[in-house]
Amino acid sequence: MFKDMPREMLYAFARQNVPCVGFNVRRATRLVTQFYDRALAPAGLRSTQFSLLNVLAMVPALRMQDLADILAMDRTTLTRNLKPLLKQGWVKTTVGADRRARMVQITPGGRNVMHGAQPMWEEAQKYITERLGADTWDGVMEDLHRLSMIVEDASVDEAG
Amino acid sequence: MFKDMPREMLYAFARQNVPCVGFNVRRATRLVTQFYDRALAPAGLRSTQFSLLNVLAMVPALRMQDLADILAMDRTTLTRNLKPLLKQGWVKTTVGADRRARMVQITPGGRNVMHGAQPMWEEAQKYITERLGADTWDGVMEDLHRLSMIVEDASVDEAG
DNA sequence: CACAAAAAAGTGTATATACACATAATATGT
DNA sequence: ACATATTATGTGTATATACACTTTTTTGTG
Repeated sequence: MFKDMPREMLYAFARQNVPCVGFNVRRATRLVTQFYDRALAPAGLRSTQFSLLNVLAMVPALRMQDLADILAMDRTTLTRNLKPLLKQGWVKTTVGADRRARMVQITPGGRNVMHGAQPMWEEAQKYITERLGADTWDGVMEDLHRLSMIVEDASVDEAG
Repeated sequence: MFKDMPREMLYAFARQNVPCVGFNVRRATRLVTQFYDRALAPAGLRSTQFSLLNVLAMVPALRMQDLADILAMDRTTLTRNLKPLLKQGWVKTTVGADRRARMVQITPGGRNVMHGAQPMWEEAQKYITERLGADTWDGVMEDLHRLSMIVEDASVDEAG
């Protein structure tokens, strides 16, 4: 049935028939992540790892939970995501003033590999923004953030 | 440092400092998926599983690769994602006319659990679209698809 | 101060994701 | 028809994701 159907019709099928917000953002994310992962592969980094290093490069040190909040990522997911970076020596953790807390920090080696990946990231980013148009991308960013705030407000509603 | 910082400032921090397309779509997807997962939990379904069943409910049977294309999902990821659904008896696979191919099909039990989850999905979907505004959501859908096509064209460029 | 409540983080388990490699079946060129 | 290339799928491995539960430390209250 779909065997000889051109790619665009598969897109159309999915778009026209699955109106779910979640389905569509997940689908787009899979494609975008694959795209960045391929671009960053020569630098030995995955998309998530590159993002993590970028955030950590902006601050002196962050508590696990604060970093998780910035990333809108479950705390325990962050623990697992840090594992390969710790193994490579690209980040390190130290015990905080509050000895329950662990502070996460980028290492010189982490900055190094991050800078090495920068050109690949820039090329990938440029590829997208050029084709999307700067105005459109600004709009998408804005919309994604509105969407994010809506669903996080929802979880606050539930909890409170 | 971030301990007493209000949530909106964390958003602002991430948004203003991490312009990466991939970072932002992944971040939004985490939040949206968490939202739908919570909504669908009473029905015993995850977001991905609900989407899978929905697509399968629209067609008589699909080859693995065609289904993977519709979902923009790696073929091997689909294999793993089908596993819990097969275990529950919500989908089944049969050998195709081409005996290399496996055809995937939703079962009556699968339709059942899908229909059971429908009200939860509708509520979650409505929560988002109402707050986002129908026009905005249409725009987001459109933009996500443009984004998707851009990055998939890129992978076709590479391969060809 | 003693002790219960709360907070910060890790672990066990299950699903989600994709690449490299392997296997089986079909298509193709001579 | 047969050898070879191609196609469809599965497996091994590694990372990404989050919930339930546990452990350690701090906070709050008498």
